[in-house]
Amino acid sequence: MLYTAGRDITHVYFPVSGMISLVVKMTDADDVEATTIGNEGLLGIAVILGVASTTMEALCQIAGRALRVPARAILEETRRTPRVNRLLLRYAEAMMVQLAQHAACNRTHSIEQRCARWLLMTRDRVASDEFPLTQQFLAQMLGVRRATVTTVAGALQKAGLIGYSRGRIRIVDERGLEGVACECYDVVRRVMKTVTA
Amino acid sequence: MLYTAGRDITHVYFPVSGMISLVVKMTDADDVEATTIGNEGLLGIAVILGVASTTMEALCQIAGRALRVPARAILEETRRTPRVNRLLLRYAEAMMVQLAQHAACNRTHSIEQRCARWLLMTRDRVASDEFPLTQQFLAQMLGVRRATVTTVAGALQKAGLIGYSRGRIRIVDERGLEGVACECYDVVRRVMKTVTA
DNA sequence: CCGGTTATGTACGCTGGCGTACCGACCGTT
DNA sequence: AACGGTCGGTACGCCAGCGTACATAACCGG
Repeated sequence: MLYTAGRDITHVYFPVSGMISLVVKMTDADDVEATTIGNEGLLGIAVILGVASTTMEALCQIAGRALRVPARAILEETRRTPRVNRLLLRYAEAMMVQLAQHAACNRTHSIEQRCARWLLMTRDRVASDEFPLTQQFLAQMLGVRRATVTTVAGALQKAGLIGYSRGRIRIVDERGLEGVACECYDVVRRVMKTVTA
Repeated sequence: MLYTAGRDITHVYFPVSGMISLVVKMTDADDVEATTIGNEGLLGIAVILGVASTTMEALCQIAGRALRVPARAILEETRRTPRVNRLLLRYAEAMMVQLAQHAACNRTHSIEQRCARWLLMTRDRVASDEFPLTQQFLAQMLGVRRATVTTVAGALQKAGLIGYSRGRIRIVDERGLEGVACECYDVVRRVMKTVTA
């Protein structure tokens, strides 16, 4: 747990490996993942936008290393180096697109599509075909029942796209999985590329 | 239609009245509204973040007046006036929270809840209890069938919360409607207040 | 007043995902 | 070797919302 909703942001994090989830707390339902952050971005963009506190929760979903920078330091750096400032602002815009896509995705795509998408994005971020992930966890991220994940994951496994075993998942056929995933995977990936370009 | 996906942004818009929808284009499904913009904000925040082109479509949903400012002019203004810059960046952050909330909302809340929320938000933005809105339109915004809207709207009308007649809707019992709406209404409203504060 | 057009109401069968529950498999511990 | 804990598989009834289709009602121009 990196950020708790409502607290001040003391540090921003630049993930090197692993993955962070941004989670919206709901009082009348289970929490929902709003987006994920990997080595392409940073956690704590609000600081750069001049907002000191978080509205969402941030969880370290898949363990990894990250550069932890004091909020004050990054702010000074943006003031000092226009290039850094521009880059971070561009990232903020990309984040908005990503969030919007996620909203649309949640409205229209099936669990199977979203599940495939999530796995692919995670794969890209941890830069490995295999990573630790229980179905319970995945269910929370997708905002569905654990049983539903079991069914969907079972189907993907039967189709030879992924492998599963007690908290470890392995992506076997990336291309095949891309076929199952919704377009949102490509959309988000492309947007993120324009930031680093 | 104010922005078309992929085009360059020539002007930003500060709505005075009326309402603008940000819409995510989907190739494999109907388009989905990602968020709405009213007099509390502006359309074209990407410009301030240093991105010249749009990823989403922007539609004028409910007719109204807006200040139309050339992209170059607003950029110069942010450079010249730090206060303006800070304000706009804070708005960008609020927008992100709003988008995230929308994503979560789409995942968890019922049509009835989201419908009530949408009506309330629109009411706030047009600053009037009555405004033009066909069920067809509302259905597109919520990303559901027109028939579903009819059912839900019928229920709300029967409960004495709203009034309907051929493309005009009237909010009768605001409080009651708030009771039906999901928490997202309050969350977003509160976040937007922190921007102007 | 008529006919076309737009907006709303309603019906019916279908299905994806839900809530809940139970069971078996595997795993580290004692 | 038995045991409690975690993880995954499966079942069953349920319901919100879907796709489709058709019917009514209000409005508008001629």
